[in-house]
Amino acid sequence: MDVKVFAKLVGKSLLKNETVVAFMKCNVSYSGRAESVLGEGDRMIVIKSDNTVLVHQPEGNNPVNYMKPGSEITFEDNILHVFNAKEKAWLDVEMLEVYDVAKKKLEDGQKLDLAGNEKDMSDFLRDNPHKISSDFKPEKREHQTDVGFIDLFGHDGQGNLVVVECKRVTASLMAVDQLRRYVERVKQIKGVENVTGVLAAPGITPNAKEMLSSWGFIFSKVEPPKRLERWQKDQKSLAEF
Amino acid sequence: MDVKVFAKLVGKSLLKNETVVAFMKCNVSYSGRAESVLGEGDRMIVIKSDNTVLVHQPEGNNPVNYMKPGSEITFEDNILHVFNAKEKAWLDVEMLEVYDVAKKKLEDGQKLDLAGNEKDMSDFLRDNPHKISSDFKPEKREHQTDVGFIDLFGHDGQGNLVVVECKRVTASLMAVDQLRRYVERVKQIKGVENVTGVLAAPGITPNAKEMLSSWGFIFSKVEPPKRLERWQKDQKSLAEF
DNA sequence: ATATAGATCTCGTCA
DNA sequence: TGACGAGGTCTATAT
Repeated sequence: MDVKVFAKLVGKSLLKNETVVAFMKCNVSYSGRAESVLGEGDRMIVIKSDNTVLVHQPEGNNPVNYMKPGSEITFEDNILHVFNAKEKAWLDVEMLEVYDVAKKKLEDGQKLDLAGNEKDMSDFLRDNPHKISSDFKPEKREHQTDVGFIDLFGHDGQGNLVVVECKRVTASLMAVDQLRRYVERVKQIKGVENVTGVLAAPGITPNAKEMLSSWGFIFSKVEPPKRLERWQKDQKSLAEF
Repeated sequence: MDVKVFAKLVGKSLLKNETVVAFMKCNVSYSGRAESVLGEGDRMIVIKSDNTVLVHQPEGNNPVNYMKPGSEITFEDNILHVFNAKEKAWLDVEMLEVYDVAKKKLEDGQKLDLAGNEKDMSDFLRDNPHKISSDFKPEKREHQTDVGFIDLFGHDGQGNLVVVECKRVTASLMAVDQLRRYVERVKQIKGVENVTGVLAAPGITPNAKEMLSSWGFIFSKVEPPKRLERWQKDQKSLAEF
């Protein structure tokens, strides 16, 4: 397809809220929070109806270049200019040959329903405190407070305060850093010393475990729960690997 | 397009290393590290030549669902099954109507050249140590060693060891956590107490600054350098916003 | 394969 | 709007 024809097509499509995808040979350059150049090659360019632009190479999960929603899209000769004032960024696609184009106005009012995130995990632990310890009494599941963004907060049978940090994947050194910071904040704000730190996760790396122990904190092995029960059957068959 | 025709087209395209994109009305379900369902709506489905699968809604930067490279792609009636044994994950796309399809074998041997990342920043500080302090002497830019992944390590005129952590964006509490952990490791391993921690970043959040000070560490305002000098002119015009 | 940390991270949420 | 932390994070690198 002729590049000028493509430019007109994109202009019309954007007015009609269509999403456009094109296969083309191109050079790409970007400047914004960082800078990049990408030499001549074949890519898939996506222009969404919210003026998101994606540049995909033939392999890999992620776009090699992108511009966020709300960008301005213009054409100048064979250059596709994408500009985002808020991000102070621009992307230029030098179009050498447009192979094929497809477009469609997509009607989609649905939102993804996802289960198994960290919130599901701390909800589960609040309702099943024995997973932490036999005498753990949860008090609050909180997000932002003056003591930080603690996942789960409570106390034990001896009156010690307990701070629980949840991770849905193997806990790393950074998770221990985070727990340590929360425990120190609680000690500071509550003016007490007997605060127990608990890291709840399906696993922990060796160095993180060592650091956890050195701070007197406790690891609690907990799997992230899966709320969408209808998938349990399928999960079981997957577990047979 | 008929769904069965689409299935055959995809099968043939994958054999030819083509990338396929389709606009369709569909339901999507996923199970793997988490689980999700997405009700009926119009989406763009991308099947790359490395068997990456992306599901894009008409708005937003990121795919609403995806499967990593190396997945198995099969069809059963009007269901597109994507399965990844390594990830123990599957994705089902119930195809209700295929509106349009485009495909192309993309030839691309190029790699992105990107400037302004954290490595560029620590390289710059090694070559311009006065940006840290007048008497800073860099010794090593190291990645993994026995003292951790320290960005830049050196000493000052008084013989104090200096640990520099670089951040290309505003430094947060987590950056201070990281620096603190590195400084403590250096103290431990070198058996000395006089270790200075420096956080080099274009900015720092108020809480992070307070925590940094409380640990006796120093903030050094440094912008991430832009190595691709050909863009400096454009950067200047962008800076005029 | 695991561990570690960066990323043009993106995204949601809350003060 | 900034701050903070999660993410099906993903990706690169080193062990």
